[in-house]
Amino acid sequence: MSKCEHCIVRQFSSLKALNKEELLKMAECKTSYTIKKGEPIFEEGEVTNGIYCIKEGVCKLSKLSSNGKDQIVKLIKPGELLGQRSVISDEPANLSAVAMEDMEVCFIPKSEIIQFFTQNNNFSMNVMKTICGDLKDSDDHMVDMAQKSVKERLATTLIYLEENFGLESDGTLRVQLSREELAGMIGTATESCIRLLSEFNKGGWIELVGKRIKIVDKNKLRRIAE
Amino acid sequence: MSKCEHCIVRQFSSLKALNKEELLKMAECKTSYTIKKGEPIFEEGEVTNGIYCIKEGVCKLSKLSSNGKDQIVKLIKPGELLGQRSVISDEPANLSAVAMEDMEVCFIPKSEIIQFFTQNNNFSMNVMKTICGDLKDSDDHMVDMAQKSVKERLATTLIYLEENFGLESDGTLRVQLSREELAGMIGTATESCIRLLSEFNKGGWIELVGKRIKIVDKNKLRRIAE
DNA sequence: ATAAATATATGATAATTGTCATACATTATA
DNA sequence: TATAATGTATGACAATTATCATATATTTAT
Repeated sequence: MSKCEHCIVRQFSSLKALNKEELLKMAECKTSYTIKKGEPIFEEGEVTNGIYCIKEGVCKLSKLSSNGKDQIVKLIKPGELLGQRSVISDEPANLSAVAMEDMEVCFIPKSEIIQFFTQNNNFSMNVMKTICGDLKDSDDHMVDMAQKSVKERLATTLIYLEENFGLESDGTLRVQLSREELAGMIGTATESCIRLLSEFNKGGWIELVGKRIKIVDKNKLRRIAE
Repeated sequence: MSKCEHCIVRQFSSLKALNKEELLKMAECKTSYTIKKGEPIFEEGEVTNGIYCIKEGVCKLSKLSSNGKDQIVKLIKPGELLGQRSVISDEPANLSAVAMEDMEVCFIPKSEIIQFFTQNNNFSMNVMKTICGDLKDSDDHMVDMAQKSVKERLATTLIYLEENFGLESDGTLRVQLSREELAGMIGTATESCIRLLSEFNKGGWIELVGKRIKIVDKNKLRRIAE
């Protein structure tokens, strides 16, 4: 059993507020998992009974729409926590979490989290602030979906991916999304997404390296995104 | 100065967790306002320094999109609190709040709220649950905006308005939205909204009574909304 | 009460986006 | 390594939605 004390990603989440004693307690009750690319961590509607701390790998949070398409609500990277809302609301997961790369995650049981909540005010304040940040992001995202064109949303999303998940050594976006997934992020048909990528490519704002994407003219994208 | 103790709307929000003593304290530091239809309670980007408890009247929470249109994110009714996110995140308001009817609201200073937070665990848990509920709503709303057609969104919104804000004695929707505001809720051009209302009217699913709207065939609307 | 301003309604048309078909490339599997 | 399955790409076309023009109704201000 690895020690939470020595885990670096802890510093990036609300868990940074936990003291040595609490970390030892957590190390004892946590479970570590390896999750393969494409596998779910949990699914929409599932009772989760705890939170997940992402140690390695990126995953997508998505929701199945009534039209049968998967809308990707956000991407989660190492250091972030998953499933806090469900624990607090005492409700099943509202979103599915699926690994986009091989992942390492730790599961911390609900009972433990609830204890930290009541014991450690700093921790609960951190969680609250995170959720408030998520709410702001979600509201903003919603406005973009309602008011921006697909082209604007694609440009917005490409910039978001670069700024939040970085680049490979060859300059392409580090997170590897299929065209279908990218379409699921911007909320459009896969073909429309591909067509716009071609258009951006022809215009010279991006470069398509196989299925990878390189941003060539970020300022142009910014202007398209508004 | 009216007594918070005797205020009924308190029962509908996180404030129900406050005890007699806390309510007396709150009554002393709160400020009551009357806000006329069309006037703002606060604007996007404004530092609010407290929360608002809605005693009477409905208001809209909206955000100005980069295309110049106002997207209505949600409607707030008596008993709900406003500005909790900003207080917790210690950030300016992300949304504007504008009265859609004449309103009565009470302002409770941030310092007071923070105190209740640290003193009263039930209260802070209630606030957290409310914000978690808002986050779920916002995520769901976002998926609808991304995946549903304008027609589906209009049907969804009409049902939402009926179920959450009720009807006048003549059977029309109680909240009086202009066509522009309704378009701002569903995220479309005002003309498109009007055109679809006409279509629904001709189809016999709704009836247009002047600028008021009466739902005639809710099941049909439900089927359109999916 | 009347004029001006604003809101609602509808037509005409253009732009955007989705759907279906098909071709080609890449990846997985026998 | 052949074959199937899947992912990417593009054309053709249809459906949806936005924009602009204009008419009419309603509200506001003088």
